[in-house]
Amino acid sequence: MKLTVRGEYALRALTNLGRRYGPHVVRIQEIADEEAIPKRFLEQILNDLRTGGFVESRRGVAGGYRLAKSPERISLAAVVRHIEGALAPIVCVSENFYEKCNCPDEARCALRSVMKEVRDNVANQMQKLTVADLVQRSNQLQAEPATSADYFI
Amino acid sequence: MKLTVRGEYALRALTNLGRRYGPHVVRIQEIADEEAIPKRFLEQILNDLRTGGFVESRRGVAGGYRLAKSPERISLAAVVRHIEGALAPIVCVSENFYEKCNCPDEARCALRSVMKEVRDNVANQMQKLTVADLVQRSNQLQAEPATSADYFI
DNA sequence: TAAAACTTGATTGATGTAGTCGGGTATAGT
DNA sequence: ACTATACCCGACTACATCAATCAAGTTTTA
Repeated sequence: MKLTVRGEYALRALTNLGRRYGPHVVRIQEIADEEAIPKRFLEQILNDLRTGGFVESRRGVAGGYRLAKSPERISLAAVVRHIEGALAPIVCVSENFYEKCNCPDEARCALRSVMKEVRDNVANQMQKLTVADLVQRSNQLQAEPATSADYFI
Repeated sequence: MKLTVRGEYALRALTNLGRRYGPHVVRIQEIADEEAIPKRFLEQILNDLRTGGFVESRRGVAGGYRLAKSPERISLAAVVRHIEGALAPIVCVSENFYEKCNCPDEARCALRSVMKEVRDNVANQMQKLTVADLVQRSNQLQAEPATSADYFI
């Protein structure tokens, strides 16, 4: 599993929305500023998250985004799958994005067999992790004393 | 961690050499035929594995490649790191290929903190797996009837 | 000495990534 | 109704990586 910048932004945006989870919506510009993400790029990503059912939007002057379900019901596995595709290190061991690989005999491919275990390991871990965990972790890290000179508001 | 075709070929070639581990050397063409890998591409990859210390070569007419150390001393983690780079899903949590990411405060980035755990999980698993495991698994799969792998739970 | 086989560097076509750009459409407030 | 604001949508671009391929070496054995 490789996380591109796109997926990283998606998870950071969801964490941001998770911290403010509630009935109100948040403007793209606001998220973009706080997370240091290019606004037009973030638009694209949030729109993608909307079609995936992770967030919902409201248009017009008082528009913005909010989570479509509670943070603990959004697993990192689901988000990454939607944004990036397969969790598996090779597509031929992917449950959701399987493609045939070019080894002579797939059923007897030792590498495939071993990589399937790595895939299961990662998938299990990512399935258990949710946006709620990211929010909680974020709060913990905020509460801790700042290390050295990197203070910010 | 994402495995490219290059990395897949590297591991398959090492498994092939692991199955015949001994003092003698194996021709590139032979490995290429058995593993269905383009010869010129495999040359490149084996050369790369040589500079990484995983295989050694003998030039000339009776030349070829063999493992530079015993199969159980070659971990998949080391091979993938050499061929593909970072095992980590994001470079900012990589032990060996660290690069700064663009989140506002890295020390307090919740995503980074969580992804570090995913990285450690994958790294530990890959560190324990060796070419010897691939060889053993390969032998097991060869011994089993072909259908058994397909109906595995 | 010739042929086999490894060695090295350059090149290429395809694909993916990280954005940017230019417009569209819905909606709250006046 | 008008308009400013903010989401919506598709096309486009510059750049990097990937999977090879090609050309031209060097080394070694028969």
